[in-house]
Amino acid sequence: MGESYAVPEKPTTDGLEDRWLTTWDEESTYAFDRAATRDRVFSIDTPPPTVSGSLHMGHVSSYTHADLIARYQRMRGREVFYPMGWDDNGLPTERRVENYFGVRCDPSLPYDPTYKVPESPGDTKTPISRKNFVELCHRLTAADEEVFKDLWRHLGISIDWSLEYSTISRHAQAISQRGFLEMLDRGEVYSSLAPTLWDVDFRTAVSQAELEDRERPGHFHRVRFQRDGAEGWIEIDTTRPELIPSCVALVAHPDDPRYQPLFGSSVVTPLFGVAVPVLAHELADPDKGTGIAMICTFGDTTDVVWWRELRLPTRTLIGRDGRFLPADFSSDEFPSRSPHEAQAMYDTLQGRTVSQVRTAVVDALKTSGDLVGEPRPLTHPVKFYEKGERPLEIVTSRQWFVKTLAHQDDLLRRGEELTWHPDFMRHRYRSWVEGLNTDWNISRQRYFGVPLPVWYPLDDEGEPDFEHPLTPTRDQLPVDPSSDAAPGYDESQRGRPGGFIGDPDVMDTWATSSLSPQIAGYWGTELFEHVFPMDLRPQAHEIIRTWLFSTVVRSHFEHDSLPFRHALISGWVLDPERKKMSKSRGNVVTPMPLLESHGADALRYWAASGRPGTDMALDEGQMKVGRRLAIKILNASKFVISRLSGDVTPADVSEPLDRDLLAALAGLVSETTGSFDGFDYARVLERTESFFWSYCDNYLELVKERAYGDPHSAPTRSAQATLALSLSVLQRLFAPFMPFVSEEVWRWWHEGSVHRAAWPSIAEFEGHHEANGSYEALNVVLEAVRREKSTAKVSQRRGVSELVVSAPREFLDRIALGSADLANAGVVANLTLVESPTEVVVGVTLAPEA
RNA sequence: GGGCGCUUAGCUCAGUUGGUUAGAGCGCAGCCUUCACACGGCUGAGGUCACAGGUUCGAGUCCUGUAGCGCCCA
Repeated sequence: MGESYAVPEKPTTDGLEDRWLTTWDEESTYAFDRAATRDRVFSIDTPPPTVSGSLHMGHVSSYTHADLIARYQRMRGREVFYPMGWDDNGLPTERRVENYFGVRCDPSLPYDPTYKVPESPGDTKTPISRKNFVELCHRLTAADEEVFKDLWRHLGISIDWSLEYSTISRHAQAISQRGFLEMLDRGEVYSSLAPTLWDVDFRTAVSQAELEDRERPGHFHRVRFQRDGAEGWIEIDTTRPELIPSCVALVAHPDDPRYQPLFGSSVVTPLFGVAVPVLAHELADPDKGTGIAMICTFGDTTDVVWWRELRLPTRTLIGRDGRFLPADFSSDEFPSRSPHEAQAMYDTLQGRTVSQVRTAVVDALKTSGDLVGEPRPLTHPVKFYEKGERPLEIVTSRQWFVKTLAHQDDLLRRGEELTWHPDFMRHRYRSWVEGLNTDWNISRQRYFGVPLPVWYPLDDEGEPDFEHPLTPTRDQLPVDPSSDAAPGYDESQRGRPGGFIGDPDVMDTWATSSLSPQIAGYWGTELFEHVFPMDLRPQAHEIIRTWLFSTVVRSHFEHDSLPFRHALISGWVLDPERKKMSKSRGNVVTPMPLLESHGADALRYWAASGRPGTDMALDEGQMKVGRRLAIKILNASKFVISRLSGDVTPADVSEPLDRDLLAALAGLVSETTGSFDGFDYARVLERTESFFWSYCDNYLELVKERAYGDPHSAPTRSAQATLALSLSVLQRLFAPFMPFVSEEVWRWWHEGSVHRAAWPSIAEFEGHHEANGSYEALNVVLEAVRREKSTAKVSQRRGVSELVVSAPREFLDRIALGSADLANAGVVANLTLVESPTEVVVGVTLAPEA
């Protein structure tokens, strides 16, 4: 029988990847059975990576972790729904296209069907039409997606590629628009003209989830305001003196005795002469500066709260481009006491940037004497768009919001309902939801995204009626309101009084990717019922507040359920010095060269050592260890398989040592199965590897001689049966981690893929296992013999003339169960067992050199 | 300011409900060409488990506090 197996003379890891990738494609090893009902399915809500970002080792680690679970569940007999999506819509793609081709989108330009991109991007960005721009976005993301796909394939990620999707595809757009319309019908989204966080460079609104605080140097300026109708001044501290012309009030804490007498009185703004009231509000911090602050429309989010709660007027000055807008200081909006001076002052500021205006205003305050003392330097947190370079401003604009605030408690409960791996990651979610302070703004004033599927009717004056948006029917989706006419209207009515306009905005990319289960699972078809809610959401921890949160929101609204049962959160990959990898540090390591030099199994081995939620350092040493393990698996498999000479079954296992080895292996199987069920893949690998190494060093050495024996003798049959069963089990335990080498060695003696073989179970041992302690006891003595030979600096093949084991009776009994094997493995001529009440002592007398 | 995680050998990390003398790999040192494996194997040295208290017969493990590092939220 042994001869019939195709074991190569000299096993090698070379070429394994190409061979098995091809075979898996041909055999559709990872194809999902769409007919499988929900109870047989294990579904994975795979993260769609931002394809315009760079590939990094974090991808290798995180996607490997998910794949380990996928492969395990597949071997457990589940139909694994493992799709792959690409997040290609949105700002990252736009920015990459702008830089890559040297263009920018100007929606006012007409489409140029003959447009050709320049050979190399110039210094200034060429304006092109929206349609030309979007075409370039598609072109570049298609190329980027191939690069990502290539990496996943070579890593052995067991995706069913027929389930590939992208977030800008027509399918994803239709799902995304449908999701929006369903929310609109249920009143879960609304549009409103409101102060909104705004990036002046990207010229778009951003949501709370996209904010980040950055410590920035600034100055506290003490500025005096003349009291109105009374003597004296009130001094305030501000980091944003440029906003004095938009000041609408001063505010202090209601309990602050210093300012209580002033509440209800007025002051006049310096330089601009506008009278503003002095008001009380709890959010004013008595310990900050002078304890009284100016409220401007708008300097920060606290200003927005004050403005709303104190019902203050709006004096908007900062435009969408971050420059100061025109203002009329003789108007009701800016009621100056000295309009000519104010206007003269303001005319020097209009059209300039925030930082330019700040400098000019500070100079003017110095001249007028309204700046008290010198500006004091400080470092303070400033809100930025996470991808932005200048501080966010607050701009009043019309936006679409999802009502998250009204459902905060429900969303907190959803977080508790979810099983987190590791559990402590649930805190990230909870603190985020607890800290929500605005509804989720989903509209973006950008181009490469899913259009908001609404139009607005225009009245006789040509003014849009935002309260009564026009919507498409579901079967019309996807629509583009900027080129498709509103239902019931003709394209010629676009922009005309009595006609319509399309909403010009696109959705936030999270508004689409929050529907990844619906997109991948084809919401609305039977497939969706087979895969939803998903079993597993694997993802990185930095997108808990974006992707995970938003997916929970959508599923809660749409399906009144969690979108997935388990969240597997991966940590970061740090550089070998445990520093965070970043482009600015220049320490980013790209995966492909490592994949080529160490091999996929080796990279996966390294990745699998990273426990859920734990950051891990990039460690090429671990990859080399992984490669060595792969080679060991090849050689051990070759040895075992080539010794199998008969049709043995577990019923042939008769020798005590063999029964004990199988008992230990059965323990490994039940332990690793439990660990995998708890998503603790790292422990599975660690235990399996540790067992395997002892198996090679000790068990294979112990039974080597016996396995060579007469194929009809019971001891030999027992050895071969144990070798066959144990190797089969070990190969399958390794399969999720090292899919290439495991497939190679499995196919030497099996038809079909190891990746569709059954995960090992205790039942396979058919009761032919029995813990009797012989394996461990024999290992102790065998190791002592090796130690003696190593210390004596002789070959391990050197004979032992006398081996004396002194030990308690129980230990000697265990040795006796396998003394012949021990003698063979240690090349022992005479073995003597001496009962001794104390510890185990092994006496070795080496034979003379042969 | 609130919260979470981490701190164990030179390095990277295990250590499951508290239980003999704290483990692995890498690296280091020594040895072995051995008929599965030199893209190897064997053997060895190496730790006051961050610090200070406490609970306990017994603490790397539980409790309290401190420090350092990292992160989340405000």
